[in-house]
Amino acid sequence: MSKKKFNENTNLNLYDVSKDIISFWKKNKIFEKSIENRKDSKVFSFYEGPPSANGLPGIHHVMARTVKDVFCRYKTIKGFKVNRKGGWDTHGLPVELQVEKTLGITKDDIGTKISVEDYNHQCREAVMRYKEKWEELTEKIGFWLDVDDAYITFENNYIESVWWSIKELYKKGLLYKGYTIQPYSPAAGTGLSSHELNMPGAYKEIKDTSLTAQFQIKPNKDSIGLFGNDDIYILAWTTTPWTLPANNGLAVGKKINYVLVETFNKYTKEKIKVILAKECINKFFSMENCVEGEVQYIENKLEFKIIKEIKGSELCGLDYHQLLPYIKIEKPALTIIHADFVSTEEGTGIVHISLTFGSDDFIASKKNDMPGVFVDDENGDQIPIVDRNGKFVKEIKDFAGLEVKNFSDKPSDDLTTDEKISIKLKKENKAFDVKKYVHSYPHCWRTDKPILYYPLESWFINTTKLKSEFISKNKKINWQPESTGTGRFGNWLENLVDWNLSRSRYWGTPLPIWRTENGQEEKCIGSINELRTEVEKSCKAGYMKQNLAEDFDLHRPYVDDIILVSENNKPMYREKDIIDVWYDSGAVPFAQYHYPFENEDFFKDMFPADFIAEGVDQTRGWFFTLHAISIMLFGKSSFKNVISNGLVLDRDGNKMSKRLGNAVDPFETIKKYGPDAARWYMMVNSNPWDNLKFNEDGIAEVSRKFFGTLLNTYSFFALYANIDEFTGSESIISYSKRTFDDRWIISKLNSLKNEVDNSMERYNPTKAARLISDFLNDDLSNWYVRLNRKRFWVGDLTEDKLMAYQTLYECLKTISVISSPFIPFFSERLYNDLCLFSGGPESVHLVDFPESKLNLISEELERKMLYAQKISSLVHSIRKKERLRVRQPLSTIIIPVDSVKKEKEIMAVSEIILSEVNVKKIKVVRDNLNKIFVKKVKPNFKLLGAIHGPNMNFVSKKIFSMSAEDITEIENKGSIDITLENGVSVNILLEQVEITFGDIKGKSVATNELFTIALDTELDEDLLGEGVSREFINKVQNERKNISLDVTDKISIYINKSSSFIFESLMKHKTFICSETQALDFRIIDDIITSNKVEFDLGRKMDKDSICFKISKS
RNA sequence: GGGCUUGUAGCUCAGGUGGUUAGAGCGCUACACUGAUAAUGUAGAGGUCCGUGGUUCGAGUCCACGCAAGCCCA
Repeated sequence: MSKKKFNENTNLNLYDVSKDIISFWKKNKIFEKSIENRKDSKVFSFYEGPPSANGLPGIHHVMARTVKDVFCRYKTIKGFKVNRKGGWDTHGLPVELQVEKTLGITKDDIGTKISVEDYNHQCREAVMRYKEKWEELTEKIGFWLDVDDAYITFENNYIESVWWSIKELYKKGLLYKGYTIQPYSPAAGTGLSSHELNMPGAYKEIKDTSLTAQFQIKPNKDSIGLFGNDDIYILAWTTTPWTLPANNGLAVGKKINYVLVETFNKYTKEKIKVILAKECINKFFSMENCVEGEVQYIENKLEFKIIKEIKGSELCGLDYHQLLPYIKIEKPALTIIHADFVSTEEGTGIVHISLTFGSDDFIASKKNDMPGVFVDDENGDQIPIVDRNGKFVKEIKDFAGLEVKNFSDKPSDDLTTDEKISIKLKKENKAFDVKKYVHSYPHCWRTDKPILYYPLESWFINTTKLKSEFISKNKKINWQPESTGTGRFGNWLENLVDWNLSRSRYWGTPLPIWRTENGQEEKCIGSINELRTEVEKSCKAGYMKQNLAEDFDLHRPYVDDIILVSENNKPMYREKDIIDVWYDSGAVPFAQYHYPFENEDFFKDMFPADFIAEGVDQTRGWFFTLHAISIMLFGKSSFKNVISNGLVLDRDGNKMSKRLGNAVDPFETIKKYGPDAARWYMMVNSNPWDNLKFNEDGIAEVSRKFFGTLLNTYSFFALYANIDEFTGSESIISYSKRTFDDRWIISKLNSLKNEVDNSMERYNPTKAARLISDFLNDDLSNWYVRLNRKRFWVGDLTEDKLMAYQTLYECLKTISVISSPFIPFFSERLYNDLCLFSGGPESVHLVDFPESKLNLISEELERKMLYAQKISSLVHSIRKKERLRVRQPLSTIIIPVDSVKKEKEIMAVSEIILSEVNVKKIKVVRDNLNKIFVKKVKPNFKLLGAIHGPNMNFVSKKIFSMSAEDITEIENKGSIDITLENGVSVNILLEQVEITFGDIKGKSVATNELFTIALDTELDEDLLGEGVSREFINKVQNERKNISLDVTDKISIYINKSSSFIFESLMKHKTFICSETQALDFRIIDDIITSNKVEFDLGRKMDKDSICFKISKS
């Protein structure tokens, strides 16, 4: 026999454990083996959503990375090969802003104070600043990820794959150059980003001219049906009258109520009929001027009459005459449409739409296919009616050349453009109301001049074309939680607009499109080789001096210097934009492997991903771009299962931020509690998709509750296994030979394996973790071990003892494996400690997930044990009420039952109950119960409610008040007739009620949802005597401990001779006492003078008494 | 402003298809146990199930409107 021993070190420092295990993994290349060992297995494909290393990782990254790791580890032990390539997201605005802040520059300084080259160099450095910290966290929390071979989005290989994909989309005709409405500063001649608009001071209070215009409805069948043949004007309000020449539609709300009103135009004094929202009447009229009869024109008093009400939905589809017909516009422009953003809070409840000058307007127009108002420029390109200097084009004859707002510093005491337009409309009976209006309006932070919302050229992906495919393919994705897929993501897809790819920035993947100056010829480049070939041609044409260097950087400014040559020998320049950084990350499925230039087979194995996980804030970010790009390129989404995890908030539910000082440092947390405790807490506390209120106390709690118990249970095992030299490699005793308790816990264990597996398959880690925790605490530790303690320490290694060891050993080993995805370090330690003598894989992460043996699961066994637990609990409860300590044996438990089956099942566990609660026998009774129990009856609401409906109240009242005789009658006859308070007579069947036992006679009765029991609390001398002996044993055991005896030491017991009841009792139970206390002899002497005086309180029958004893090691 | 999620005991969370005493763990209090002992058992206190209306014989659960918190998008 080996001298080796199970590890008995019970020091629970999970951080130290993790450090040991990390070096064990490294030394033995366990991570590598976990993949290599599965070389020929089916692939479980996982994509890492790349973080950006320009900031430090936070505690929420522990959450996100744990979710990923749990499933990768689980799938590994389920027999899959799980490659996990790491990655870094490196481009984008946050990086640029950080660099600008560090250098103290603005975007304007790029190209002047700092070269684009230097700037991009700075970005490249900044974005990897905290790479080491990230790698450290990844290792410390046990997230197995291949960081050495991580993909980096700024590398040429990655960019080349992205370029390839863009060219694919280009070839499919999904790429186009178009307009989008963006904040634009005519004074500065540049577009502004939304973050520039959010700079302090950008919004200013200004006074503008607001105008309510009258749009005349074009009569057609529908309008005549609604209004007859009269001239009808629809009123729309705007704070930007200069946009009216570009009006291309009017929007109403479908559900809003509108009214047709007869009144006068106060400027022309003409009688008119107008439409506006009912709720907006009081903005234009005083209710006292509402008349029933004919409206009269009275100076300074605008009379009106409501003719009829119309729903917004009825107005949709009507046409109207162009208000300022400078430029012809095609149908279906100049139509009334529905738009969600219409409200009645301001204006008339009808919104003037101008595709070219409003973002909402643009989207609403596109949705309804309404063309906008454009003119042709000298190149024949379409441009809006206001030029880039903010001036009207020549086609707007009356106002040509006027600035639509004051963008230059010229002092102007003249009328504003808005006022000039208002005057024209007033004269033409087209203005219903003109007012001054104060509102807050964004200004350019550099020039202090107002901005316009203006169409700027951008490159788009025509995602709306594939909208229905995006939607149908989303339905096949398993979203966890489901609501993110149907709700947030589903709605997003329903309201999809084309994807604006362009960003006018510097640090990003350049758009690989070159154009001739007139825009008539263009080339999209899909690879570095293609670019070289094109440059070669350009060299021949004389536009380039030499071809690209071997290590040519695909970023700006270098790509901007490349001039290509067109088919017609014209020079072509790159479109200056870089692409949306979200495209980079959406390209992960292929770009991480440099597909299609390399790794074609590998890519095919790994596409689509079986599993991804990321924060719910990525819904419109990564989740969308992954979905969209893959569908456009490959016709299917790139992920099958996805967990969108929630946020990590502070303990009070506030967002964590550095500013508030409530951010939690993940490194400190790990050091304090260990990575396993942090991981376990995050998984077990709440579903990953719910927000987590992070509270350190919670980690401390799981440390105690879960890890403490697990370690305790293990060290209990180790202590005795070492004494008995149990190794775990003994030949297995068949389950059929095992004790009831053994078979029960084995049944529970197999149920557990099954349920954990099911929960994990359904991507429900919290459910799985809670199942493991409940099994460990309730079933294994608090019941099996507690009840079977003695088997481990009594006598030699008998078969019974061996069975106990084997049972407990199997439970612990199984827990180590099934919990290993969650707590990779502690489970590794536990597994390796348990496998000290037996063979098997060198790491728990190389073991297969144990299969549930269904033939070992017995519902009957589990039910019986449940009975034992419930009945024991009731007896304890009565003992507590009656102040009867467990050491005092009692005679009888009386349990009423309603079936033979139940009786048998209770009796099958009677031994367990009796020893657990120290009672002599169980009496199951089926008749003549009324002496002890009172029967109670309760209606079955579900059954009776369905039959009696509104009478249910009467029925239930009557049933609750049934007498004992009534209950007997229904039991005997199977039904009873009752008369309700309202006189109706009904027949109640036995199966429509539940008969239970109430606890009336005496207080030594207790009841729960399964049983009602009574306890005979009478004590005779035998019982008392045994109680005395047990009390004595207890005192001896305490004394053994006091004098620090070892658990295996044998003793002698000495007591004073006396003639008391106590002495008699001890003598009677001498043998029992000796065996319980490992005493070799029990001697009676006369002269013990020690402090070991035992006082016995014998309760009602005897007076207090005492006896002196001592023990010695023999 | 729009979409989505969450709201149950002091704290963290369970509560298929509506059914009458709303549960667990932690914490707290009391008692017990003492060969797992920095462990364990039993019991007790503790609830306006976010609010208001509605549907229904019956609502924590279904519907509507709100409130609060959070995320995403304008």
